[in-house]
Amino acid sequence: MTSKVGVGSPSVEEASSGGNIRGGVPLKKGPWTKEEDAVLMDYIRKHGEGNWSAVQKHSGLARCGKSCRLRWSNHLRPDLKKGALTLEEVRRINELHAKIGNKWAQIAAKLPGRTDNEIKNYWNTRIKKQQRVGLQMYPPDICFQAFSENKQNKELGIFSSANSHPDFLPIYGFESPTVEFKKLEPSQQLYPRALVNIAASSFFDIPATSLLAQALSSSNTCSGLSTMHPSKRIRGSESWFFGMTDDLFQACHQYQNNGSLFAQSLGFSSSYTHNLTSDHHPSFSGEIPGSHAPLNGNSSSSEPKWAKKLELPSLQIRMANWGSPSPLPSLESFDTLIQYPPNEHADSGSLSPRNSGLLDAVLYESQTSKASKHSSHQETSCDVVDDSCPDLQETQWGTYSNPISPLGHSAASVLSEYTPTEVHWMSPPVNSDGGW
DNA sequence: AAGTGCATCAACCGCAAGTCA
DNA sequence: CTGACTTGCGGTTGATGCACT
Repeated sequence: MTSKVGVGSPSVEEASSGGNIRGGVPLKKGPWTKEEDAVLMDYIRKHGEGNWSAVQKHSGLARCGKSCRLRWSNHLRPDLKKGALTLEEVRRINELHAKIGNKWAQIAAKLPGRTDNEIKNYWNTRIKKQQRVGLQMYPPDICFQAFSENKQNKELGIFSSANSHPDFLPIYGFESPTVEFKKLEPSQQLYPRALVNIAASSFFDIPATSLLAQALSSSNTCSGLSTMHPSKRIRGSESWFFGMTDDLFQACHQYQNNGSLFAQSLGFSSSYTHNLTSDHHPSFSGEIPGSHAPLNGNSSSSEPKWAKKLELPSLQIRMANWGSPSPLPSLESFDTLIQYPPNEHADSGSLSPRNSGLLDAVLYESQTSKASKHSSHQETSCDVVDDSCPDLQETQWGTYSNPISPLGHSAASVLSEYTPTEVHWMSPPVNSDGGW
């Protein structure tokens, strides 16, 4: 960000006024100038890295050793990798963060050429903002990975840091859709719903260009379930459709010639089918079964407020316009499809477990299930887009009194007891290094 | 075109651990 | 053993640029 560094800018000079005094010379603060960089690089070239207090004393720079070290390690080091994080790096960051938490230096150590500051900034801006809007922090497979490791560690009597990591704890403020768990059949065709889930996923914020390239080349698919409220969608997020990998495109291809099946899989009435295979953005005349929100595409008056902002991110546009003779359903249609109806809980800010991310929904289901073992099994059969089980929601709500996600003691059992079917975590077998 | 809000990132601050005399 | 000093880390802040209205 050298452009931001104004050489000899007044602000920089002013910044020195409050700094420490070095032998009567006030230490400078604020952005580094090119001249300062040159002096520092020259000094390190001659004397090597380290002994930063000596750098301060002997280089002639009016900078504290700390500042010199930071400047060197974050910007001047020759082995630094410039440019945006790659998809692989992002994946690695998520994976490592799921395991060790905010240990930026340790994470950076495993990403050659990247600095802790860079990773920290990345996490704080792109990832945590997703947490703010109610998305889960990690891709599902990484959650699973962390959990399975946790389980293993637990069996070995090792306490994983991921257990207590705050980012695995509940994220309040949004409602997780009700999910149904039953045994997952491997042969089951999961793509359509997964497609919706993927459309709702936004785990990373990656430049659309690299994303697009990765989407074409990746053989792994990541899906998840978004609980992001449409009105709070990240403005201009290019990553919104992250996860649109070739598996997904295959799924689209598989379904694009069978709109009826596709629509059924999505749970829409046939009136929607036509739109799925048309060039145009769909105008809904049907409604989502179980949803009380009518989907009327032509009326702003009938349009729910939460559906107002449905801009198609640039990436979606590009993907939607992918040169296919038989166009896929507009991705905007997926955008629309996954809009959940507004819920009275959504803005309540209540400390509900359902307000958290997917992970917590799983845990919540586990807890409530145990608490209500005698209740009917069908009680839990609410669909992702189905909010028609108010009784269940409310009763389970009451049983969940602990606002802290019980990962430490129940995650393993949760995963052993339940396999999501409605929330299809479509990760194919994770590759050897945990890729997704 | 101007104003406003948001995203990004460099840099600072405080604290803790390590080292050494 | 202790205190001073150094180094490293993580959290936070502030400046800047961009997008949106």
